[in-house]
Amino acid sequence: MTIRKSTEERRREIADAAIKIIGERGLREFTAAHIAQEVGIKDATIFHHFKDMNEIILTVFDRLQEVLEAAQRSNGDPLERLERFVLSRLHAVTIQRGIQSLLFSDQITHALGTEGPRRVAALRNRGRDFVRSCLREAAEKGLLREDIDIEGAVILVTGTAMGFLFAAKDGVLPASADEMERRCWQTLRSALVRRQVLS
Amino acid sequence: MTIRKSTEERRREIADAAIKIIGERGLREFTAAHIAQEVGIKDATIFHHFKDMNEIILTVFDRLQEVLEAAQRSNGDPLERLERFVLSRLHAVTIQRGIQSLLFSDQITHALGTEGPRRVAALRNRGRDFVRSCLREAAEKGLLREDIDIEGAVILVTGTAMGFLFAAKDGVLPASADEMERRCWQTLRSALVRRQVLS
Amino acid sequence: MTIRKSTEERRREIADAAIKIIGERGLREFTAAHIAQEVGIKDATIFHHFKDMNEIILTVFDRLQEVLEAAQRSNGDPLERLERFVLSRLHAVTIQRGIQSLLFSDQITHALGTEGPRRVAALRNRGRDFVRSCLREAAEKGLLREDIDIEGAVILVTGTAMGFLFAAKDGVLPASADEMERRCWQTLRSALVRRQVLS
Amino acid sequence: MTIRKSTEERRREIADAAIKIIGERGLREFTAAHIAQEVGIKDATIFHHFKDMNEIILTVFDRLQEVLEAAQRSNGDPLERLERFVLSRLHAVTIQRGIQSLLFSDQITHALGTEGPRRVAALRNRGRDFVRSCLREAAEKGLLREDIDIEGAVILVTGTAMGFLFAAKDGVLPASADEMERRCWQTLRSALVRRQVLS
DNA sequence: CATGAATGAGTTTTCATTCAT
DNA sequence: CATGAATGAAAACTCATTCAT
Repeated sequence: MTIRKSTEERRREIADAAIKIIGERGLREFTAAHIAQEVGIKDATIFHHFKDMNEIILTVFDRLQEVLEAAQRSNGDPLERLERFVLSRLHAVTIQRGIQSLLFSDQITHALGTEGPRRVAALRNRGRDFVRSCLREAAEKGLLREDIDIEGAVILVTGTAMGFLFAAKDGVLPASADEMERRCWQTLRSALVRRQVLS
Repeated sequence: MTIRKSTEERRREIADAAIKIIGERGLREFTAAHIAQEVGIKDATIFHHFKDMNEIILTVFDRLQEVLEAAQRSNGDPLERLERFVLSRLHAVTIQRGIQSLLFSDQITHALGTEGPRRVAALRNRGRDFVRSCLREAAEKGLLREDIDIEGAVILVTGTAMGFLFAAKDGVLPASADEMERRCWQTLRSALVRRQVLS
Repeated sequence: MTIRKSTEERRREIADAAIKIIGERGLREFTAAHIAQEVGIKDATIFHHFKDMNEIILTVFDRLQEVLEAAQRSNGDPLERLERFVLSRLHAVTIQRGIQSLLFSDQITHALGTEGPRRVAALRNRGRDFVRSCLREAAEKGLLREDIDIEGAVILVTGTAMGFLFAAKDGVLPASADEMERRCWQTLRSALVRRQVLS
Repeated sequence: MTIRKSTEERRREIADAAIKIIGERGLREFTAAHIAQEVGIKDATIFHHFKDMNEIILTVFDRLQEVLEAAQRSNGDPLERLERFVLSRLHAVTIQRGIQSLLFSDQITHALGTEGPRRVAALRNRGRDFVRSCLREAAEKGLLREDIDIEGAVILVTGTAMGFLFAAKDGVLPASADEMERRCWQTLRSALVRRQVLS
């Protein structure tokens, strides 16, 4: 009955299972036994592929970072980049949504000692940096309203992304995801950009 | 060496310690042993004051609810109520900040099972409801820009509050808390309200 | 709300509660907390009246001994004494039945170390001695059948008493207790005594 | 130092140790730690082989049932079957004696709740049923004295078996086990069967 | 006499991890 | 590569018992 797979394949399966469990069932079920069950292998096998549980978490972080970077690697008009950033938070398919919610799970990270919290904070900061640079560029290009305070706007934008994610998680989006994406971004956009630009 | 205190006092101490630990060190350290150490008593004593760990969590939830409700019980101009709501997320003193971050810890499940996440989600929803009603009232009074989409704005406002909280948590506020409060609220406000109202 | 009673009264209440609990709910519930609850006092109060749990057990043993001795203190015709001995096992009212079943709860006693088992065994032996002496006397008086082996008969009689007790406990007496007493003793009696004596 | 054995072997060892401990040292010592020590493994290993303590108890019950059923599965002359039933109570080797004494330990409740006592009572009843059917058959065949009351005799026989067991346990058999078996059964037999049959 | 507070020593279990197969 | 067996360490309770009030 034993199915043998290459290490790479197994590592991916295990990391996926870990993400799924943390996302859906919470940290308390992030255990070797649960992950193994999800993958369909035995606990001991996990440690054949990962040194220890921390290595799994670290791998999950790497994955999170990839996902986030993809959303931030877009190019083009700064406002379009912002748009893509905000929408990526909602657009994400299940596993991506799960992984993104890790951004606000400072809890996981504590298993790693102080390094964990630092790493999630760093990831959040990369988001802020990205937003800040988009906004700066937009401001320089005269796209934003003059009275906009960049730092305040950074919080506004990143926060809106968070608000999105949690509203979706809580299942309280008052319309279809697509529809809400549009309305929400519209609100955010019209809040920041020059009137005439909107036309 | 044994210091004897009244049950009420101890219960408060224990709940405070629990909040502090969850906030600062994560759910993984939310254990009887850690809490006891924080309070300066022995593990067994905890169970003299609380039936089990769940009772502690429930108590913490009650406390969270109180804090949130206080922030939402304000009256007056809808915009002022919104302002107080947003600012309360940052203004909070250490223990309140710690407790508020629980709002985004869906992990608190423990033996509460699905009850835990459901309860946090419910608390988040109360926040959304509060914001929505403020916005509606403001809209009716003609205080908001006409093109504002209420549902989008709800996400904007609640999200901004989250953005605030996490920025503060991550220690990346680019100015003093007071200063940032002001700038951030200003941005949010000017994003939503009628131009002429601003003058 | 605190009701104060004399030590003697409380000791009796506590011992009664202990017997009741062991009899009805088993050793696993023979704890200070359960006993206290049964009596309607707090745990700590128990240790105001008894040095420790062992003292309670010892007291219970004393009580058991009293009950047993009463059944063995009867006088008269040896066969009548035997009859009373056997019947006492069934006749006992609730509390006595409960206490008698302790005779076969070697389990309690282990809390006392080796002394416990020795004590119950001793109590059982007193029963055997009593039966043996009755039988000897009956034999000397020519009341028993000649082929009766006294030692075998001792086991027969004491065993029947046990059989009685457990049948009653299991609620499988096929007739009223009184009726069964009679039939059972009749059987035992006719098994041991001379034919002509029966007439 | 670690000795590795197959699960089946370990399960047997653990169950045996459990029986031995309950039999010799009482329920109070029926703990994972004690059992593990007896087997020569660590506590945690027990839970590798048994889900929880209840599973151990249930296994012990199964074992008890097997032993009892073996003693009741004999065939042949009803009186011979009765003889084997009674003697099995004494003949048993250490572990069997230990297990049989569980029959009179209503204490085994643990988390089994009411289930435990009910199960022991059921086992006792099976014994009674067996004896009753032997006696009925013997009566129909005209082997018993006419004045024998079957229900009374059931108690007599099952009781004698109990008497046997406890006398052996208490170490007060006045002769060798074999010798006492013979004498005791003789007494019981002559008490029940027709005179002429004895010849 | 009665009790609330406190605790040391268990007790059952869970979990990550190691190792032999 | 995969897994069953084994375990140390921790976690959540429980319990008898002590002490101050």
